Amino acid sequence: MTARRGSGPTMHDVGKLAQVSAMTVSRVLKNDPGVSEATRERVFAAVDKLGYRRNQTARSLRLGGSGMIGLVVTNLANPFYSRLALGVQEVATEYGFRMLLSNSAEQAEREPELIDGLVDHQVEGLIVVPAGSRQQHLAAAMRHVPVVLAARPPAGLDTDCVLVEDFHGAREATACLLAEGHTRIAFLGNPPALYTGAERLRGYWAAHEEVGIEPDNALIRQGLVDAATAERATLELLQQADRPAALFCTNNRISQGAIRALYKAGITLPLAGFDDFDLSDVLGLPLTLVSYDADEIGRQATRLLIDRLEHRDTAPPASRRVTVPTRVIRYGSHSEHGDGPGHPPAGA
Amino acid sequence: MTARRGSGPTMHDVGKLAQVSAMTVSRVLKNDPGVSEATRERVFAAVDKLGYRRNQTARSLRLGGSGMIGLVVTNLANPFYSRLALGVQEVATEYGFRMLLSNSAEQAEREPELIDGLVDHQVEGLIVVPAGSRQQHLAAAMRHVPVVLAARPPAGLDTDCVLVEDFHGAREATACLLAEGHTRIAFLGNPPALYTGAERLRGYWAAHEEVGIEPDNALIRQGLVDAATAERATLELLQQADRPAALFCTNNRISQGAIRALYKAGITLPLAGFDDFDLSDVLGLPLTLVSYDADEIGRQATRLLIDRLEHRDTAPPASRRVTVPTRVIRYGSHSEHGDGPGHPPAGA
DNA sequence: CCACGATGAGTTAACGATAACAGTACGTGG
DNA sequence: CCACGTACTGTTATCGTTAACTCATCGTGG
Repeated sequence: MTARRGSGPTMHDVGKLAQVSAMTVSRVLKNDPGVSEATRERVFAAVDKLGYRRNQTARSLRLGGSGMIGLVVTNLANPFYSRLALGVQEVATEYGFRMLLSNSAEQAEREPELIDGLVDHQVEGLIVVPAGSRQQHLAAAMRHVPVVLAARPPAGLDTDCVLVEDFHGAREATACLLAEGHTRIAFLGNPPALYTGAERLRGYWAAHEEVGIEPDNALIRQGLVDAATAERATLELLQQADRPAALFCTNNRISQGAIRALYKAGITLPLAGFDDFDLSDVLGLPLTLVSYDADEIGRQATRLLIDRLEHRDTAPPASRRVTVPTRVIRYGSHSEHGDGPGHPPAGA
Repeated sequence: MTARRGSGPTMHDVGKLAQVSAMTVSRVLKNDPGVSEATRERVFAAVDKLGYRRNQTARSLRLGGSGMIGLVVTNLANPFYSRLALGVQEVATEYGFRMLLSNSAEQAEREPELIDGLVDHQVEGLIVVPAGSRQQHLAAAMRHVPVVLAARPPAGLDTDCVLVEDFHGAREATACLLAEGHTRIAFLGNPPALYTGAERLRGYWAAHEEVGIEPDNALIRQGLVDAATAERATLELLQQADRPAALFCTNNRISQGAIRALYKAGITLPLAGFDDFDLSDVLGLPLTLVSYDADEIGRQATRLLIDRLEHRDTAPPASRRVTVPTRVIRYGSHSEHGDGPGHPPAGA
């Protein structure tokens, strides 16, 4: 039953069966008005009988435009990026586009070939979460199709992007901890070379300055890349003589590593961090999380992209920068602070 | 800078610049031996200068085979499916295929059009996690390309599939709880119309029979579709006069809902369930989780598919069924059982 | 000195669909 | 009765690439 290479029937085959030319078949399928009802029915019957489907590849070639947009994310296993992908797909579908997805696995060196591959497949536009700080290959891609960056801004590139309120969110969450009287807040961050890492550190720092406190450099750990490295860094901090009174984590994986370290050490500390995550509400820890809608980043990025596609001819407006808002969510009791067994279940 | 519709330079343009025909450009890019070194260099120079990239759409049309495979999942936001997608991508890339991804959002009625769309885009094969029990549309797709099912078996279809050891895993996890002396184990399951729901219930039941216990029907809740419905069902069970002594959940979302209910009720019960999830190890609950490698499902499915693609011509072997093994993981203390505050931190 | 193979490069046609153009058949009004 | 519009359908050429074929040039051996 499985068709062989080069696959199924063509319009010509359908036409032969319906005793018309391929052109008439094309017209029927395009809902062109100038076809008699009798012919139309014969064609549809033939289409059904043969299980015919239009060859989108041939249409793309003839009509220009593949109906596909490319998405490159750094780590699809992270719920953040899978939600972003869903947002992209949602809007893309709405406008009749399909999504070709690549995962760079956070390996910046693989990104250029992924992008070239997508361009080769004639995607009409690209949405990219850039893995590294070098973005020269993106400039190359922009010679072919419009590119929108997500979650990280362009570096030396003139293109649209969608960002989170990194600075503001970090500042606000840190301020919450400071307002509760915690002055020794450790900072657990991803590599500062990444925009989000740098911005969120800036927010952490700004919150301290606003209350006239200078952060202790001994409490700042950067360059953490996953939950495991974050866990190790946290354990080190906890074993220091002058232990931090609270933690600030720049993303969900780092928060999870820190939480694991706290759990293993049998210590409860207030923790603030970027990204909400599953079950954060049932940990019984005093959490202050900067939450935002990852889907929305994908949706906005796709809208920016499609807007450019629909105005290909007109002079492109200046590159735009859209920001997705954050809001702070708090879980667990925030009255107590210091050590002690955690997980006080809320009232039944 | 952004190119207009119909986009970039063609082989003809490259040829003009390099003072050769398009055919020679094609030969150079294909690494055909019969081209002089001088010509080869001129062509490469022209390619670089123009930023030329081969049009994969035109190649697909000419050569047959788009180099793409389609993946349809039910919910990309579930880490299970995003990992599955990563597994697909990994093997697909290895064999030079790209992945066109669609998300059915668990709406079975949308699935046919998603699949048709992928077929239209000339995917060479499909990997599908079917959303519903009706699979007639898959038979239609199989007229065009080979189809491999993932996580759920074919119903009235002759095609390859990759499954998890649903029955075995459920039986084993339930048996763990029973071995500890819990006899009243609640069952919280997804709709029984789904294969996984039915199989896992069967495993739960079989484990009871093996120790000569008949499950109490009053403790069985099926048809749960997400964490919220699972949470409500669990709260109901907990308020029953004859409360369950342990819980069995058929997937990660249901486990999470149940855990949320336990937390809100201030009750700790042993919980068994399918799928491991982030932070399961730090909840301090006695958990018995059936874990397996979702990536591996994707990898195996892709291998089955590509195997068929590479043997398109030869008589297809009978449809194959591959099973991915499960293993039971246990977290938290399993000595105590009954009520009481949870989260006893492990030693530092 | 010429036939012939090797070498390098161009021409033609086709993949499948479709825009643009070109009929053909019919009816209507002058 | 014929010019002309209307309704329907067929032909041709094209999108960008490439398999298969053709063609020109050069060197070599009989």
